Amino acid sequence: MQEKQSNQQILFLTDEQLRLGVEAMFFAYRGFNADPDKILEKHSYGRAHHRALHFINSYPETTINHLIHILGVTKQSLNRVLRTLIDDGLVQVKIGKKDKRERNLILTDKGKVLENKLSIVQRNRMRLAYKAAGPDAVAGFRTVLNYMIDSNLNNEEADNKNYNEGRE
Amino acid sequence: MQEKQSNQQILFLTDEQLRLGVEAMFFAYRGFNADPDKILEKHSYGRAHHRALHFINSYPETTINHLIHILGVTKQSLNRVLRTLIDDGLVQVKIGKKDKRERNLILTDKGKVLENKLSIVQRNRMRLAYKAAGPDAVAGFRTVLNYMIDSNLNNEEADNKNYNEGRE
DNA sequence: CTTGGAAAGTCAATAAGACTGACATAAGCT
DNA sequence: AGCTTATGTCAGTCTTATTGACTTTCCAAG
Repeated sequence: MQEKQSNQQILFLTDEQLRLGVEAMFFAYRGFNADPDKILEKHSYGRAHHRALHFINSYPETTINHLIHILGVTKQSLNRVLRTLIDDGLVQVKIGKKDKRERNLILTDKGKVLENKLSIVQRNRMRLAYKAAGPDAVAGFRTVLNYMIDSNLNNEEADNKNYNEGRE
Repeated sequence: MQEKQSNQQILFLTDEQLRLGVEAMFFAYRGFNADPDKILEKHSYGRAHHRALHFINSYPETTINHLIHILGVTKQSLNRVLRTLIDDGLVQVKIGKKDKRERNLILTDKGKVLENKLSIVQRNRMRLAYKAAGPDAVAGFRTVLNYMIDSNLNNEEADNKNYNEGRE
């Protein structure tokens, strides 16, 4: 399964290597989501719900705006997803303490249960991959991923992302 | 930007490390598609078109069925995408030589031009990430990705994927 | 040569998840 | 008081996917 390459220093940037990398990324991303998708389907949720649950879990008390930025979606898109999560009792909304216009989002116990179920299967696949590949490979994996991230898109600062408002 | 970790052998499988890996995967996949998406938008195409172009380029003379398997979509979904690519003169369809029921798909010159444009920007980001990370990191990256791929989903053999027909 | 099944094409209906545009409300800021 | 920000929501559209059903063509086994 591993490309044995002599002359790594020289050869690792050929177009063919890059093409394989592109494909691997595509397939890996699918594999990466396969297990959570199965669970989500049972609940009639999609990846959008998963992402919302994930980030609300990661950043408890986060605001709508923060989520919009991170997820890179519009207010309306997020709202539809969030609406169902709130109505289903997975997410609780609290009015901001400092700024009462803001809404702070947190997972309910029920929400935490589902988030955890999803995380477990997803992390499990990653854990197995990490284990099989070994610590050095993992370090390399993370390094490349970090360089691949588009800081213009995902950063909480430096955010050129479209808002629905505030543009002409 | 790099997580410096002492005791890598021990620590690299903590839940927090895995959680960060999950997030990195999400953001990296977005970055990975950001540049092609911009080009696609100009042509009113989506990622589905990109994937079709990519795999027809990778496997010239491929058949509809082969594509359906690789992409993991239904015949109808693929057809709609392929229809526009054919009508726009990016993909040429040839009747199979051995089996005349089959259609062999190849990119036209016009198709190759677009595929190449997309590949270049996508590979370019990958190239930069690879360059910045270095050969060892790249090897690790590829190793982890390969382990993350769900062989039940993407393999050309061993294919449990749903067909539209042939099931009750 | 007939028949069953495979490969492909297409029509229709549906769904998720995204988008834009528009408008409303509440609350903070100047 | 007036502008701006944060949020909510209605309506309409788009892309990509789905299932189901039906057809044409054609290979292959009997």
